[in-house]
Amino acid sequence: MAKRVTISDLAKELNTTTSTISRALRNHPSISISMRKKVSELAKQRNYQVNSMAANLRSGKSMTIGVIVPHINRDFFANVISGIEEVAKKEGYSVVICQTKDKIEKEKKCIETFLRTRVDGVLVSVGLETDTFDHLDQVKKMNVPLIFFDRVQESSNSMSIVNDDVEGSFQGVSHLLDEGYKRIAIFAGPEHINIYRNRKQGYLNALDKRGIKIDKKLIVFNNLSYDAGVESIKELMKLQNPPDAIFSSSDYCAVGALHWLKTNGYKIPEDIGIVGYSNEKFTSFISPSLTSIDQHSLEMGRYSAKTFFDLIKSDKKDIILNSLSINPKLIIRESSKRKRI
Amino acid sequence: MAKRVTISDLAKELNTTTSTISRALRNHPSISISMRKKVSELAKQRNYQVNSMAANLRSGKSMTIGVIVPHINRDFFANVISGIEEVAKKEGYSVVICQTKDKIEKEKKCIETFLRTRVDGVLVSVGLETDTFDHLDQVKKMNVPLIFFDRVQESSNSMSIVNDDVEGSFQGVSHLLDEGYKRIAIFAGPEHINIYRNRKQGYLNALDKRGIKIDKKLIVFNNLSYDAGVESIKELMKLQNPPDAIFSSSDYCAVGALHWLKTNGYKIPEDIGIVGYSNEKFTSFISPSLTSIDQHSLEMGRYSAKTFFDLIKSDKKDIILNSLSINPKLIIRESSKRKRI
DNA sequence: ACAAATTATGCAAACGATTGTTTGAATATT
DNA sequence: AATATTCAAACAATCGTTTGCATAATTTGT
Repeated sequence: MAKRVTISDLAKELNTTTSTISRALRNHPSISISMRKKVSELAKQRNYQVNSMAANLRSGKSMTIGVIVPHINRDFFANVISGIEEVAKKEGYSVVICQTKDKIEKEKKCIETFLRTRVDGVLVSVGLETDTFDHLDQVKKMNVPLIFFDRVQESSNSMSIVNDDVEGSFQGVSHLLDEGYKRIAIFAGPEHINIYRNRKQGYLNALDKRGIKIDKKLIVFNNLSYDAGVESIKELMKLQNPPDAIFSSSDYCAVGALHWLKTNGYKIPEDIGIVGYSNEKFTSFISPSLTSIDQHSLEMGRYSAKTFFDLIKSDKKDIILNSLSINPKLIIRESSKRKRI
Repeated sequence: MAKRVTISDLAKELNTTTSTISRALRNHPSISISMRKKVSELAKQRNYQVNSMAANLRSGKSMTIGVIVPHINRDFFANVISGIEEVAKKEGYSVVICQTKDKIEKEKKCIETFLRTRVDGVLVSVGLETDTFDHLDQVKKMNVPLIFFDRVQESSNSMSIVNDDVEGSFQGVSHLLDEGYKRIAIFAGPEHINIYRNRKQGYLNALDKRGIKIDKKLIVFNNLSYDAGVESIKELMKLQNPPDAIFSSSDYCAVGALHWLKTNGYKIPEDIGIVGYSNEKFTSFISPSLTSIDQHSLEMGRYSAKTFFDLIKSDKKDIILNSLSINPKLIIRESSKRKRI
């Protein structure tokens, strides 16, 4: 392994010390302008690059933030990551990514790694399985800033950047009602995850507001996958009084239902209306295109990162208050646009 | 910032030295079993966690690999990353991700960061803009293993993990011919990117093999975006002798064309057949579902990482030979299944 | 012109591990 | 009993920076 140029190589060559070089490179005011120029020129010439490992060890900061998501390859998370990376890069930070595939074991492993590598902060969206939080408490105990986005640990008093999911599904369901649908079913997710519980709540609220009685048969809990959508719609359509619209807490699950309905002769949106959640990219590609709820994922990522930087720059007094709830946006497409009856 | 427990805290408590602790924790054979047990117990009790910054500085390895992709939120890349992360994690390595959005400037920034943070290796898929390679040469000059995947720098003698894109598009186009399509157009991408050049080549080969004359009007260069697909198909259909099938080097571009065709009254696959490339998730969701070419992205990620680990474990003599070309797989869906004429 | 303030640089101790080289004790060999 | 071999642990240097403090050189104030 070829030796890389170090700060002391440069120091020798300029007949000065490492401290001067170090300061010069970082534009420390106590170094004369002329010296700074000499140093930075030599550095460029010798192709010097700071050894972050050393710098970080000494300064106690890793200039790295760890991000934990269930799935990298979901538009929503990919966009959040994108947003995080964007602002992190601007601040000179790197982003390390860890994927849990919704497994709590993997989530724990991620945390361990992050703690070992001394990331300066952890941004996390917890997995479906996650119903115990020792691993996350660890992070706080170690005094590492912990920020939740989207799927949060509610028992924690950490900051969190979330959508107003109640509002989102309220809008989605209200829209279906506006379009004249009468019996709206919901694909609901695990109750212990805030976002799914909230989405169900929004559904309930919307029906409630119009004085529509809740029919428990129309509330279907599943794991929100494509396959689950297929299975659930099958069951629903067997009811003697089947729904005329589906509000799904996930786009994937919605598409499963949509496909089953199409191949079984139902017309969408004429016979059945569908609204999904998350505004995945494919929602605009499929046919009929799927009405969905956009979560401003990129913004959420940006804001999560921004919150982290605000936090570490602050005097850690005004910690608690800048949690944020972002308003989601209903994107109306074909799957729910029925002519009014 | 609360002080974390260090190796020397443990040493003091056990009346021994840091070297013994360090070795004990790593199960070094020259430490007695009893000692190892004592140490690991205390470590657990005190909740000790190795400070990777220090360990890495001393050992000269960052236990980190840097991955550069154009877009995180493309199924293909997300899956590759997934594969990389999977095997990296198994080897105790972290994955740092950098997104270039196809901009060469961002690509350069990524490389700089990676060099500073002393990643142990760089896995990269170059951006559309990338036509100069100084920044990548830098990596090799610094003796950091560099491995290309999918979009490679061909002038380099670095290892690369790619698809056999010539074969992939050969199959795609041959399939269209088998289905009875006669005038097949291609959406081709930038010629300086290996994959797009190869995909075009496969197209040419397939036509050639059947003795079909190439019509230059049917070869359309664009940036392969959705919008480009819309624009290009518009132009193509204005020809006095328009195509009856499209082979697109990208799924996104294919969908753009597909939508335009649908909304303009063309029947797919009856009037026009379409084949895309990459097997993005949405290809199976859209209607008609899109025939595409699967690139075994997850495998590609795994293999890229595996190649890296093989490399650093070897004596660096058998470096050159394990580049790999993975055979893509044609996934036939509705958009190209025309009844034979 | 002399003490005081300012500016620029050097010194040396960290940061927290890893690792090559002793050392000392215990065990084996002859 | 004297020497050689093993085993386990200690010593000390090192990785490449950053940073508080001391110092030398220069400028300023009066």
